[in-house]
Amino acid sequence: MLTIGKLGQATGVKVPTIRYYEQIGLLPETERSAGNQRLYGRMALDRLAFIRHARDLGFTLEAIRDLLSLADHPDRPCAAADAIARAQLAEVESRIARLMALKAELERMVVHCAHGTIADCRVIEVLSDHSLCVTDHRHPEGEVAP
Amino acid sequence: MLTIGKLGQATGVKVPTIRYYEQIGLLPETERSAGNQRLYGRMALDRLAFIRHARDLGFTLEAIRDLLSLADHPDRPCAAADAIARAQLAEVESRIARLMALKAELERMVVHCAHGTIADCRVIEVLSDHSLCVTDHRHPEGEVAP
DNA sequence: CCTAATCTCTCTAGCAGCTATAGCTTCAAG
DNA sequence: CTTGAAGCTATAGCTGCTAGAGAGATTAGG
Repeated sequence: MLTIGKLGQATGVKVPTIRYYEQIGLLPETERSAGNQRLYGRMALDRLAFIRHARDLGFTLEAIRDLLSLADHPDRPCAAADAIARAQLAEVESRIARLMALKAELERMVVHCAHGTIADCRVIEVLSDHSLCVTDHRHPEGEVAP
Repeated sequence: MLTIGKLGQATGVKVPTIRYYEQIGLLPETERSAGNQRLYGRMALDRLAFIRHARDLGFTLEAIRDLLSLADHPDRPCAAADAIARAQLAEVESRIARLMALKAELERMVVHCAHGTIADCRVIEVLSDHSLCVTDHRHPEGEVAP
């Protein structure tokens, strides 16, 4: 049996985060020691490692909730899991595309900076005037398509 | 003179967001009509367009605050503005690198999905076992290097 | 066995960057 | 003059944590 601290070390998840996951119902409530401290077994470790891994891959907690409930039903078809992963892939691809446009624009900005005064700084100038941009980089980075 | 709604339309910034920017001091308090409604002139429009554009390029509000104060002093050297833009560029580049790794992993997941049941779904399997991954994709996406 | 150091507990509040709601007032068109 | 849209303030909520306070539990050393 692991204490919350050991579990955190084993999975690379911080202790308050584990408690947070329990609070939002992503991890089930676990048994407690005589002194009310959480104790975790192998299943909890696996589940938390799953969550951690999915978070690392950029899945939202909502998506992870769905994936976990799928993982709990091995007999069901995996189409739903596949769909979630595909949606995440699409999301990642669109973020990459957007970030590439930003990168191009930022590179243009810094390359053209003459290192003089603000008055003729390309960085400030471009920010002041969108028409100086060559790429389409509207919509903030974190945004999800509507 | 523009009302807040017209300003929002002109810049593509939502009305509550404009009020929020004023609240956090990114936009100065503006004049009001006899009936206490905000009225904006050309300068406010330019400033908000600047903010919007910088947000689109992924700058944080803190960075934008700095850029705005630089833009307000055209006589100063532009090294600081250049540094902010370069930092943003570096940030964007590292995000792209991370997202590429995620994309590769997600693609492997969905490509190998046999469309059977969850029990042998590659998606669930990979999430359950990090050692099945080929790329290094630790650290969540939004993270800033320490 | 006692103490000190280190966990762990709960609870609350905070971060970015908005967005939404409630309940009101003001304004412009007809 | 009335109606409906647009504006006002204030507060709370969103995601995914993180930090802090103040208390109790556990463990290692003496």
